[in-house]
Amino acid sequence: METRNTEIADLFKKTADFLEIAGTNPFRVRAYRNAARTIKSLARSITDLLTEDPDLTRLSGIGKELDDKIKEIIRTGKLGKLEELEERVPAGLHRVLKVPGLGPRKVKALYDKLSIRNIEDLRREAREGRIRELAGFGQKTENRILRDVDRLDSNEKRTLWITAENIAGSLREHLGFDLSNRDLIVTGSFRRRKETVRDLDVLVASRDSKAIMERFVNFDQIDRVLANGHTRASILLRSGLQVDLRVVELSCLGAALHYFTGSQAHNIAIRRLGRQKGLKINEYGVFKGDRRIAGQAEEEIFTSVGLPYIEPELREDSGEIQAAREKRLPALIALNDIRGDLHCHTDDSDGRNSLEEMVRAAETKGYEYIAVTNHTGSLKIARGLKAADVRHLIKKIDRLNQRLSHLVVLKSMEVDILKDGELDLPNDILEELDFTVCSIHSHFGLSRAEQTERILRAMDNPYFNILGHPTGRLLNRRPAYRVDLDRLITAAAERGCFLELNAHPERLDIDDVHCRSAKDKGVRVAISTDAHGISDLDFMRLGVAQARRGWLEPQDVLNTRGLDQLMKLFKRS
DNA sequence: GCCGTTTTCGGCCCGACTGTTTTCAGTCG
Repeated sequence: METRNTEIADLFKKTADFLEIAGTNPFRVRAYRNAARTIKSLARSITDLLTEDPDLTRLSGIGKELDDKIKEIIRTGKLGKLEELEERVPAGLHRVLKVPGLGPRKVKALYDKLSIRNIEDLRREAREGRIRELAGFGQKTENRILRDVDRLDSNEKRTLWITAENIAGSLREHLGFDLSNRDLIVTGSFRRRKETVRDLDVLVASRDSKAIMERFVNFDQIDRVLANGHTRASILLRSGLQVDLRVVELSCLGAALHYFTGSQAHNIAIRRLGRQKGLKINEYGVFKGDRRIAGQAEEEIFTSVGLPYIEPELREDSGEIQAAREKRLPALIALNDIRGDLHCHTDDSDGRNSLEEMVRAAETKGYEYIAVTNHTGSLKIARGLKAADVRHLIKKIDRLNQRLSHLVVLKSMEVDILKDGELDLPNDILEELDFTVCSIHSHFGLSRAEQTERILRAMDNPYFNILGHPTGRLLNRRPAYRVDLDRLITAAAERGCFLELNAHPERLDIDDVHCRSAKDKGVRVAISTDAHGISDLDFMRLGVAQARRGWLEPQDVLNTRGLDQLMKLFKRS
């Protein structure tokens, strides 16, 4: 499914960029971008939706024209409109648009006046001093182009959420706020809990913006200052992360919090609702004419447009506003709904802590159960266990369980799915386990069809319970292997299997879109840490955050269940 | 190009900051 939806979204995004350079009406450009976002965040494949109802104008932001264009892409794999644009606008300008400070108007001017058609042209003209001669350009712009033109790729780098959290902690310390002080809030995609962030949006409520700004631009991790105004400043850190600071008065904090949390699309949708009610909404508050009627608390923004409060994780304009209006917002899962961890390693395979240490850590968390899921034999690099070792470990866990009073250690394994879809342990051993997590650790290069068949075959084994880290991606390091996840979710629903949401900060696998997809098809998700040491058990909060982005409620999640119910769910038949 | 409890045409979120300008366009979020 991903390919089709992503393909359509990418073509629309690209069309928007080219239309922008061509100088089209900006609202038309926005229509393409909105449609791209809508399609990308769909929980189901477009082709699926089409078989149910050929009219796609029921999707928000898709009208008659774009409905036709989607069908054109599905039919031909191409978009005529884009090809037509590419004849008028050089393809290389797409990349020139990525240079910070160069928007569509400036790019068009560079093309019209200096015939700049790509990054190489841009670099040459800047070096030769011709850009500063243009009307509307100057020395500073030229210098900036020369500085930034060679690091476009690092601009596109995104920072892991957990890394951003660390940086935010250092910044908070530097600015002199203690962690419990509610007056420094990290907003933006960080607050929406996106798995990676491009920048950090920091909001401070204070009267004394000058002192804070001054300290901010002297942060020790800084590479350079990008902007520095009265209430707003931006810095680039050496790590490549951009940090934007905004200082507002306490009386505006709620409105500013809503505004800076975004997403931009969500804000636009909320402000449009405001306009329909004759209100103006900005970062300072909600206004009726000149009179400010709300803005101190974030809830007031929603109340003013007649909606209940919407959690930050849902604010992507992907159906949350309609759900709010119809009073069917999900009651999102929270960390304290979690009753155990279903994927942990010990030093019996590649973990850093012993079984006893992991169990004690789980007890400290107040868990009712923890599953020990070591690797199986074919994964030699992780010192995977052979059948005899597994039997030995099972006995060890049985003995341990007799001593424990508040917590049960579940006997499990992270079973390798072999190339042919066989599981890496014989069924007579699998039968002795409480359940299994089955994962792919090899042959990532199979074709989409082969990889899908491989996993489907594994799922046919009656002892297959949870599909571990279903796409195998490592954020910023390794793309997902090619697989038809939509089909796997359907298959899991049919067979009574489950999907893991691996909470490791580099995995967060499955993503938010597929959480929604699983929920829609009635497949429950196990939020698991894949801990290789006691400190990793804390990754659970990241998994829960991702689940919230995926609209999951406690009942959609496997490990919110008590032990008895959990064991019943693991019995396939 | 989308959209409609005021609309099928005429709107479309809103403001800060920079650089290039002498009052503002372009970019960004």
